[in-house]
Amino acid sequence: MPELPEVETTRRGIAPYLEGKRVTQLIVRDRRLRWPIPEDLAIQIEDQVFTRIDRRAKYLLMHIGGGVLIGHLGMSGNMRLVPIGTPAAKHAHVDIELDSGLALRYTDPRRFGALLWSNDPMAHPLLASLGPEPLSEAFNGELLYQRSRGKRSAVKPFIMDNAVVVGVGNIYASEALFAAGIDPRREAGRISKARYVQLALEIKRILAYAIERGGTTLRDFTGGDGQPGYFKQELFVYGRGGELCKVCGRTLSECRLGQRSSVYCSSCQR
DNA sequence: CGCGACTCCTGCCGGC
DNA sequence: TGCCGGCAGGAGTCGC
Repeated sequence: MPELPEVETTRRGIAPYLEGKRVTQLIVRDRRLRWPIPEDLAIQIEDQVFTRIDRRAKYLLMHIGGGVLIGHLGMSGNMRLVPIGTPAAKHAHVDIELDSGLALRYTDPRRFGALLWSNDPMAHPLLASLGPEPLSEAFNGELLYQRSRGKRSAVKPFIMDNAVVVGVGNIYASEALFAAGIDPRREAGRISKARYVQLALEIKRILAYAIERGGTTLRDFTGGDGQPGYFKQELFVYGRGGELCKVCGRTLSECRLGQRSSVYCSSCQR
């Protein structure tokens, strides 16, 4: 479910309902996420006020009290606001009840996500060595070109490496490579600067468009306001192995790169 | 040290 | 209809 546009859509959806609100109670039904939810989290956030909701890569940074609640949605997580007292469905692991009468509910069937606490999130090991944000000026074709020199791995896992650029997951990596006409299997270190300039532009364009549309709806993703976004029908290659290329009409190929399924058009992408 | 493989977990889908 | 294997939007960690 969550790639960067989904996380940003979540941030925009929840921020207005958190900022300025006081936490009345933390309810943890299951602590077992990717890492256990810290035992002292209630002490850190109860009776404190959320001041600002930021995002770094796919991490939500919820400033409150003397630090930051770090949230990650993993593969299957979501955060929604519900009225306090709404019965907890299966996998609704955490409620953060607010003095507004609403609660921020964290639901995550696969429990690959995380809720952590830090006094200094940028120094946190999970955040300290992340690459630039894809929509920032720091990310561009020159950076991809420089960072790729000498790399033997395929270009698709290269652009999905969070140390290179954050927030490019399997869907948008696949779509950006199609848009740039680059075969995802091509060796990262042997791609020209000109092609990386185009690839960076396509990554920015596609991510910005997906954010504008409110994230991809693959199964049941909706933002904080419950509006579904960017539909599967708009994707050119992701999830379309064996179907016909929307541009040239040939059958789309599929392979695995870095243990992730990768669909591409062997005619449009070289 | 770079890179690929493995791992965590539940749900869902297709095939038999 | 039911069971089983495989795969799924992430990403840290391990081992070669």
